[in-house]
Amino acid sequence: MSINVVTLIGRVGTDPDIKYFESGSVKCKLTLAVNRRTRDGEHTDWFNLELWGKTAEVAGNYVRKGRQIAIKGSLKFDTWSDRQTGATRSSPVIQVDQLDLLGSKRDGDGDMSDSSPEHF
Amino acid sequence: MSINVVTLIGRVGTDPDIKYFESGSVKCKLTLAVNRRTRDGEHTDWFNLELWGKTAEVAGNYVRKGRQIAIKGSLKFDTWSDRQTGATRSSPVIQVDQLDLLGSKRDGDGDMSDSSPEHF
Amino acid sequence: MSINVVTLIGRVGTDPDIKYFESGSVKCKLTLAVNRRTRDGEHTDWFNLELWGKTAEVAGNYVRKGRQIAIKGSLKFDTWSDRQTGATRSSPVIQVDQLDLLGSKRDGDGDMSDSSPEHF
Amino acid sequence: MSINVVTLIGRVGTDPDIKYFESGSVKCKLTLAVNRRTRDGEHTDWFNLELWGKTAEVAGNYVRKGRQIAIKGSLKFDTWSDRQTGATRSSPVIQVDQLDLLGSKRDGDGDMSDSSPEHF
DNA sequence: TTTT
DNA sequence: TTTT
Repeated sequence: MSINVVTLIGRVGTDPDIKYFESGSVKCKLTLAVNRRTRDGEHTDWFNLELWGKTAEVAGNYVRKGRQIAIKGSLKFDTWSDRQTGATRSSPVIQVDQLDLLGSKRDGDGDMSDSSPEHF
Repeated sequence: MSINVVTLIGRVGTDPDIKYFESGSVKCKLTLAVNRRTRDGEHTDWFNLELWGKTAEVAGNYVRKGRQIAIKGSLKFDTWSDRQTGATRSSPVIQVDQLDLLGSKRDGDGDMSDSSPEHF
Repeated sequence: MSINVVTLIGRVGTDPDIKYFESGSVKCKLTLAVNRRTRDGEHTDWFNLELWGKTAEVAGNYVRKGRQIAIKGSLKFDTWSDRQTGATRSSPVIQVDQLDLLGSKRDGDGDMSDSSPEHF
Repeated sequence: MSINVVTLIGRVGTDPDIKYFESGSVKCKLTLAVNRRTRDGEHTDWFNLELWGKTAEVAGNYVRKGRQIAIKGSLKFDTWSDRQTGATRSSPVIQVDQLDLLGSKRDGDGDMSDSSPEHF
């Protein structure tokens, strides 16, 4: 309803987690490492991203751990009840509505043990 | 270091919390209510904002509970050790670098007991 | 295709210009005054906004000259051939995909000769 | 003074144009190609970027024709008097305050005659 | 904890 | 004038 815009560039922390619902909708979850400069040097913030539909499918097909991406989306909180304490807890999530694939996977993947080829 | 841009418009939840450090720096904390449309209607996300220096002082002088503001900043996580469990916990914070005061205070302030006049 | 995000807050320069197409689509044109700080003081940049569909209709119903709004969109260039010289000319346009109505019209309208009432 | 945020990702059209002023300040001009999807396919918008100071120097050192970059800045208009007609003309410029170098130079540089190595 |  |  109100302006809520987030733009981030970073590297993906793990291969995407895709889920197909019976309704036909598709959801993809990613984690994104974004570097920030602090007084003491550099720090990495990890963000949880959520993608739906066509954007989720593109992520599932082309995004892999280490890949550099840019996203546009909005910031929200997922809330739930803690099973043990019953307390309400929340976690920030970036709802992604645009995904840009940057550079090549090779640039960013330090884990070369994963030698699966890419097919673009 | 990397692109990390957040733009939000919302209403402030409480009067600003200002802290003056011995070093001369000023810090202001605010909470911001931002409305989001969901499938079931409307939902409010609450964000923690952090402002420093000149921007903090402007907030301290002109922002009050209920006021509509726009901000530009970046999203980071504050992390700390939980005193009880020792576990690392984190909380998202918007580091604000620009603040826009919107509308007039009267538009947003339901608490008319504070009848001090404004001079903009 | 690529990330192209613009967020602006400003005041509308004239009443919106709405056009209904035979196809059923709706287009709205607006000009927006955005203040910028320069070395010599303050300067106003005027932007041309283009809105379509539901967003255009909201603008047509609620936006008037002087109203403060926030928009999210992307920046593009309209290009055309100059009739006289045949040269290609271009003009920047903000393609708006989200519109936020801020404050009230009264706050911003210096032209009180337009006394048409508002119906919100 | 007011919120005016632009985020763009694209490829640089020519090598950067750097100018050192006697005052010690540095200015860099770039053109950026940003792809946009239209009804008929894909279209490229060309933006003029202006960078100052440290950011200008980074661009001068690391940005070359073809390189993919991301920028954060604000949109303004440069205005001047047309020498022939005396009419006021204006041209949109992106005032850049953050620059992100994406991918590697090799990804974007078609001109391999410049074989100087990079040391990032 | 804010608003419409 | 850049790229895929």
